[in-house]
Amino acid sequence: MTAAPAPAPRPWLVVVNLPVPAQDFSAPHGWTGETPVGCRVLIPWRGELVVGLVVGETEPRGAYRLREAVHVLDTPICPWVLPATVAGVCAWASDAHIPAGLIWGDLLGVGWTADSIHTVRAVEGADLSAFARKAPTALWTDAGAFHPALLDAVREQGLLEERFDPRPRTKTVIRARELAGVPAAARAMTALHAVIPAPAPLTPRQTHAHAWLSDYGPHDTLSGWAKAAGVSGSVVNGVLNAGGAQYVAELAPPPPAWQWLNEAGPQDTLSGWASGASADGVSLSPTAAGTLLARGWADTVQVLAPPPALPEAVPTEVNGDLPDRLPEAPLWRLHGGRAASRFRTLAPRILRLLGQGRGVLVLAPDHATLRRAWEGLSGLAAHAGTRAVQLSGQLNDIQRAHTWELIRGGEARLVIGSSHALAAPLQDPALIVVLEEGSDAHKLLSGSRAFIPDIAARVAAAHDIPLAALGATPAAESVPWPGAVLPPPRARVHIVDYAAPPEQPTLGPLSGAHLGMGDLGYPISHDLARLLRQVQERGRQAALLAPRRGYSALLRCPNCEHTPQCRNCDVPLRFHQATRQMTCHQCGYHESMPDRCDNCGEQMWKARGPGTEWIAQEVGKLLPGMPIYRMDRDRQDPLAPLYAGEPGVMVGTQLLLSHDAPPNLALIAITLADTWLNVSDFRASERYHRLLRQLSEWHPARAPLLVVQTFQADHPALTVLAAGRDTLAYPAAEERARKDLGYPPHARLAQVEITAREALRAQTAAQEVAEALYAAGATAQEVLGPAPSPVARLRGVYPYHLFLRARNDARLSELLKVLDTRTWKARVRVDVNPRGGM
DNA sequence: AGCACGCCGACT
DNA sequence: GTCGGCGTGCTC
Repeated sequence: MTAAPAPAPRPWLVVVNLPVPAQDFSAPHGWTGETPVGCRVLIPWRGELVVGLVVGETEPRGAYRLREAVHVLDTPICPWVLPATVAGVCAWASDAHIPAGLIWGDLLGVGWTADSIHTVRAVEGADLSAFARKAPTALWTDAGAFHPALLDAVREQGLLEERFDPRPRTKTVIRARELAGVPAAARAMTALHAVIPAPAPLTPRQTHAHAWLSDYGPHDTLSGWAKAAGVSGSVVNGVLNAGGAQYVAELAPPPPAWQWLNEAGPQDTLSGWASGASADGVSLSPTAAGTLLARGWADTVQVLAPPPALPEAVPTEVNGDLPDRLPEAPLWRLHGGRAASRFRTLAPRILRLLGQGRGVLVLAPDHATLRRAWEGLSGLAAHAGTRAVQLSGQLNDIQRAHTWELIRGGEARLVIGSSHALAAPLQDPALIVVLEEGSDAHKLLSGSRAFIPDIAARVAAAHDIPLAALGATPAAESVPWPGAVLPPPRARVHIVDYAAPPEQPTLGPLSGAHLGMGDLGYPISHDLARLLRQVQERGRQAALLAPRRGYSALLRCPNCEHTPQCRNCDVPLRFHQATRQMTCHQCGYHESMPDRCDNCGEQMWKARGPGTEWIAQEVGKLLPGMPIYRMDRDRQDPLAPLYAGEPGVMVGTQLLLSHDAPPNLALIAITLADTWLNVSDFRASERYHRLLRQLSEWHPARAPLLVVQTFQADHPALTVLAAGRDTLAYPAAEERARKDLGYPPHARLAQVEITAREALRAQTAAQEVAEALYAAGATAQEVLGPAPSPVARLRGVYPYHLFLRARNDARLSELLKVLDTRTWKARVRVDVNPRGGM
């Protein structure tokens, strides 16, 4: 009878926090179980131990001798990331041809360092002294005592035994010592005591001093005694010499600072002790506290650190009978209304799922949306007997790690967060909600360039749970999903049409167009100026949205039309009046404002394209005495007076929307809407419409008048709002238009970016990539370009762009595979589902 | 990402 | 001669 040959153990696929694909490792020595997908492991990496995440297993490869994983940090019963989440994220990474480590580095903000006590010893009978003078012996020793490269060499020989024990989370505090424990030296003091009777006769003054000491003593110094007794120093000296007083060693009473510490309890720092004591009237400097510590009045001890403070849930009233009218489908949506009404509509569904003991994940694109979601939803958890946690970059490492453990342990089942929350190990998840699914802020700008809703959809599918989109207005991509729609908030819109001829009869057929915006008032139209004056007269508040920060989009020579350009990028430099600087908003390059035109020597400049500085200046001229608050990347004025209800005008960029609307807001104006439309991007009008909807729901109760100054007054993204059409009117039309144009959701796009320091090299490589794609069967419909990027030179490099347009994810993945077939002579990067700039 | 390696032009 | 810029390859 022959035993079936044991199948060769399958190597594990492990990702590290580096932009490289998953690597193969064999299981740790003696590992018997299944591959622990979703668990963290310690692996040898370039001579050191690093943390990796097990994402799967692979085929054994013959020739290559794999390194063994050293230690598994989590148990498969309680993994760091749920295996289904691992599967969903890896499926996205594989289709997008993004190295797995890149996306995991973006999604896991916590857990990449192992906090263990690492001890090592030589395996029994091994003599490691040949490796190095200082090598592990048969005794367990802290691994820090040896060079990592030495340990790695010994480990590779299989001669090292290692132990990893969890390190208790402690902190050091300063604690008052028990009086009995204070060293005698610290308490030793000598005091002058009267000797009674005096052994020798004393002079009258000496007798007086002696009597004083016996009545009011003891005293610690001679001079102090003399002063207190009202005699000169020589008198008390005489008493001492005559034997009428003597120094006696005794225990000093504990100093007041010790008493304070004993009563107030342990302190984190010396200065904390000093300031705490001083606040209670016990004078103590940090140096003096240090001296007391050194003398032994206090000692430092390790105590278990308390859990870090986490954001507190906002209590919510719950109407238990509220019906759940939301769809039951793998993908569904809820749009319209205001943020608060959307969350109220969603509440019954969340309560039901939490009530079943399951988990819900809510993903927000930005801080402002996260804050509103926290206010609207976090209170639900308490009604379902669980806890809500926030998980975003705003938390520090300790808070994030603690939050992760609360989720992993099943204590928190409602998670509201950013991209850092997507892989959170919610036990038994039931629903993923993506807020404002069309927001560009879901796009990670670095690393993987992932669009979070795309990965969220993959993760939801892997868990076989629904994905819901929730926002002011749907993205064209989610229009076809089954959904619920709330009526949009009332929008009062006044459009200033810069393209229309003036209402008054004009002199000739050309003059209307010619006069145009000059006649209507620019950059603040006469209509807007009149409304702003009303706001000031009535003591109300207004917000003006300018298209850019700084003073102007560019400076132009009135004589030769020359415009100062960035040295690194092919864009005009923005003018900032406050600093008199010319700044590139692409790369940050800046120089001082030139005195004269480089080209013709002209000394005057003409500013074009108003920014926040310019608009703020115009408002200042228009409304003398009205407070103006600026809000952009360059300057954020404190808004407290506005929130207290005082009159004022906010002037800012889109950054305005990340703050709450002030209470008396009566007017919102977009000074030039066309900036949102004059972008060569098929999503520009959707973005513009979303901005308008977000502005009209910005104030939680009121409907401030929305003034839009534009050359495209009849753009449907705007007119549907003015006409009071329903939430879906514009997005549905946009979705139909996308179908005709072959854009998402009716196609999947990827941008291939090819960059090199020399334009020619980038261009040649781009051409080669395109040819390789055609050779692999791509059609002219599927490959667009290559073309130089819209900004032909960026930060000194020349990007070339190639667009891939495929009918679905599978075909896109097929096309992207071609990029891996060989290496290119320039840097090639893929951006799946690109946003902004096409 | 980092980091080592190797190639080529600019200098003591 | 070698110093240092920069492109290329590698991490199991």
